[in-house]
Amino acid sequence: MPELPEVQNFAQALQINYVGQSFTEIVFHRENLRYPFEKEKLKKIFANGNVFLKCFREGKQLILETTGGFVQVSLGMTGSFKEANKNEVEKHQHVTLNFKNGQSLAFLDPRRFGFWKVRDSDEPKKIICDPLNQEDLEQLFVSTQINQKSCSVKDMLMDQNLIGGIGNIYALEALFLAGVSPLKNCDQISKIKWRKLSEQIPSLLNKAIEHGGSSISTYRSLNGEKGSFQKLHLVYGRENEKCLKKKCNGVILRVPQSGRSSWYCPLCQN
DNA sequence: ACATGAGCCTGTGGGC
DNA sequence: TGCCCACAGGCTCATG
Repeated sequence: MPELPEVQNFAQALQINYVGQSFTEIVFHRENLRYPFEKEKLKKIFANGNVFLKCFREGKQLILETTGGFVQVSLGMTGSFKEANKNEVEKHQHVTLNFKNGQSLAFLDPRRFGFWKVRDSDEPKKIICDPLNQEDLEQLFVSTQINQKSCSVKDMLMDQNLIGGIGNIYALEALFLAGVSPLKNCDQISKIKWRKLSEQIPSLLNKAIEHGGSSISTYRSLNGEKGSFQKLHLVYGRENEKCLKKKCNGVILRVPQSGRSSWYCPLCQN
């Protein structure tokens, strides 16, 4: 559920509210999330006196930089940050970061699909296309690596090795806006449609960021607010409802695709 | 080399 | 009202 807009919102919120502060300690409330915590390494990164230098997004990952090193936080499906309540540890609160100024930041993740991974600062970053950058997308989509690919356009959009940050919801919304069927193979898509996709993706994601992200059920921003973008979904989750494109009489279909659901209008997406 | 599918998890909601 | 089960989907690894 956290896709690029949700992760972006957390990165901004942490940057504004916590960067510049000194840590006192990191506290673990269990031994693992998706993987066991690298406790000793993490304790060094968030050791007493270390300073929170920076927080930014890389694809769907959050990168936390302190004077002690780098940590990659993956939110998985249900990961989130919020100001911790000093008097109690919440049910799904797995990590707490304490600060010298008395602030306290909790990491929650009910389904525990997320993970914290220590990253060496000199580790080369994977080169991925930024979906907020229209020129990046245009370049990617004209490459033979993409437009001669035999997989579906939806699977391609969600491939994190190619584009960093698009998941099921925004892939389907972008395909709807561009009038492209999610089932279509990459090698069957016209130049005009590629162009439309590269235009729609950044504008869609920026709009979602402005609205605080999508919320299927449990997404909350740092201050506990639900995002409102889910109200603006045009196809996602709208099985059997009318297509919202003007002059289109189609009805939204749901089909299984690569182990998850795809929604699309069979009339205006082709 | 690539593509596909299982598995990890729990909260939610529809159906009976 | 309450129980059951399908489903949600990011990411990695095993298999075809």
